[in-house]
Amino acid sequence: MEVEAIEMFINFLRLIGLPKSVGEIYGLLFMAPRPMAMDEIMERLEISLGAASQGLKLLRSFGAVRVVYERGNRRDHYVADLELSKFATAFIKDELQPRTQMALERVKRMEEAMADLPEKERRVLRERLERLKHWLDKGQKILPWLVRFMRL
Amino acid sequence: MEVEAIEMFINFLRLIGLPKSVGEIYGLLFMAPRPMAMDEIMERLEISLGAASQGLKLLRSFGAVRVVYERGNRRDHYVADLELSKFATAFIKDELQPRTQMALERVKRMEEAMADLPEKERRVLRERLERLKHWLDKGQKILPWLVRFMRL
DNA sequence: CATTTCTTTCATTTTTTCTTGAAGCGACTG
DNA sequence: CAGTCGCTTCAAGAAAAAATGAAAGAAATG
Repeated sequence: MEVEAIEMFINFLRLIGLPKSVGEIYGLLFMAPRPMAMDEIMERLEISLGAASQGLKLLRSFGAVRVVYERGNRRDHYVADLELSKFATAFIKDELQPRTQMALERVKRMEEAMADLPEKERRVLRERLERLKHWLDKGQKILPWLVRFMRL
Repeated sequence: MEVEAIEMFINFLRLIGLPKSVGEIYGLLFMAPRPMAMDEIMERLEISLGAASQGLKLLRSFGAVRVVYERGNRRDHYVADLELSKFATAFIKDELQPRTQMALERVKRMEEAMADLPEKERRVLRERLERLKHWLDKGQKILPWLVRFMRL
């Protein structure tokens, strides 16, 4: 049951390059009926202190997990933020967009370097770079739209 | 120049979980003014026979690379298919869609298992599973649309 | 303000993923 | 058809990524 959810999140989050432990933590919190402290999480998942700490840090940075203060308790307690789009948004913002940006710069540089190339090759190459650029532009346009769409 | 393109593709393809060597091969072919044989590719990139063979096989399976026959030459020669959407499409079809499907099945199973749970927990959980399902449905709807969009 | 409690950080170890190259298969060649 | 060539496969090795846990850092407590 809980395991089922955990496996599911491991699977999805792995897809966007997150380690297993992060998927486990989020899955556990997603199913948890009440806030959990780090040591409960460690124990439940049988993961190390370091993995728990780092995983929670990362999830916090996405806004996928929030700290909830429990009075009379020194430990931080965590709850899952149910807005799943946060993962997709973080992926787009942290991975896709920077790479697209960087790729466009590369294309520009390549177009400049193209000058000293035999006419024939240059023609072929120009077409390819155009196509690449076109695709990157398209990507850049659709990404913000996608982000909005996912937030419903 | 060529290196620039290769690095770019390594970067992007790594994002969808493809190994470095695959990015290198595609990048090289993308910039190549004429079809290349496997041994030229190996030599140019300084990769092994195995990596070249496996990488090309994978790229062929995506349709990202095509074999071109050169008469009077026993070797297969490869050219890059410029339709970059093929990577995204393959990623969606091979990774995203199956996982979404599987996740929906998991949710169904979880909903059934929910029956024997204390009332209070059940209420909280039901809401979460609803949300999850909603998100998965949304994903399933947008994916085919995305595939079409990318093909222009 | 010393002590205890909890968290973060990071060098090391473990696990996973990728690459290598030798063995083997089939197809062309002379 | 024997020989060569080109390619695929896969066990072993190398490289990269993730997990561990001890040490150090904050923050609350008494």
